[in-house]
Amino acid sequence: MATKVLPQPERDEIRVEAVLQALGEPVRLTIVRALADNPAGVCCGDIELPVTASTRAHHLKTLREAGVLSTHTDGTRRISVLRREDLEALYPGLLTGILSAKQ
Amino acid sequence: MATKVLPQPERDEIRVEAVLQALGEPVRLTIVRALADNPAGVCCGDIELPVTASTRAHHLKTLREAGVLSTHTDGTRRISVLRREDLEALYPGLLTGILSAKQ
DNA sequence: TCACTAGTTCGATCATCATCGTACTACGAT
DNA sequence: ATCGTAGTACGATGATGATCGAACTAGTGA
Repeated sequence: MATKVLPQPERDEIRVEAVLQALGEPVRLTIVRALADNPAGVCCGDIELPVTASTRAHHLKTLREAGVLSTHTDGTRRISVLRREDLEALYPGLLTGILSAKQ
Repeated sequence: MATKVLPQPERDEIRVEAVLQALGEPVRLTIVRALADNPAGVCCGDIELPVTASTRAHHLKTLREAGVLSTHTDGTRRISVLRREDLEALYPGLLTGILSAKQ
């Protein structure tokens, strides 16, 4: 098995500008909403998005490097999970505020 | 006197992507923090920023059009106020979450 | 009226970034 | 081993946007 966690910033390395910039993109916001609905994690490819696989990978990398989500391998699949705890600790209320938007 | 309010979106016209994108820029985040510290409003030019006046005007326009702040005239000055109430109603917790970042 | 100040608008420039196709890696199954 | 699947990395391109200087607008005060 040997699942592996992809490189991501520690909690104290997360910068609020990076988080906001990452969230301020429609496709990425869609991804975050999907992750919020699935606390157990979501396989990247299972989220319906109007972009190609390479663009999807780009957005996931952006979100991961901003500290918004965590990704670990599971065979050939990659499971992404929202870093709720870290974000809530750093910016209490931010995530719930965003998710409460009736889009 | 005849202070005038500059054009801005109504509460129900505010889109979360626009707000996040507006906040995800260092200079604009600095402006928002300054406004948060001064609930009565701040004269645009009184915020220390590492940019020229025209760039400053550009950022203020972006924030205003996103629905983050409101601007009204006061003689030759323009006073900007954070739209706390509207943002709190739309995205409860978002603003406090962002402002609690120890930058 | 005539400056002076505060701020905007416009056009140009340069950087960033969202997007894509292609090539590549890694794992699983046959 | 080989093939198929999931996803990444790379390079290119086009769009967006941050920045500036210069010209403009509007209010204040002499």
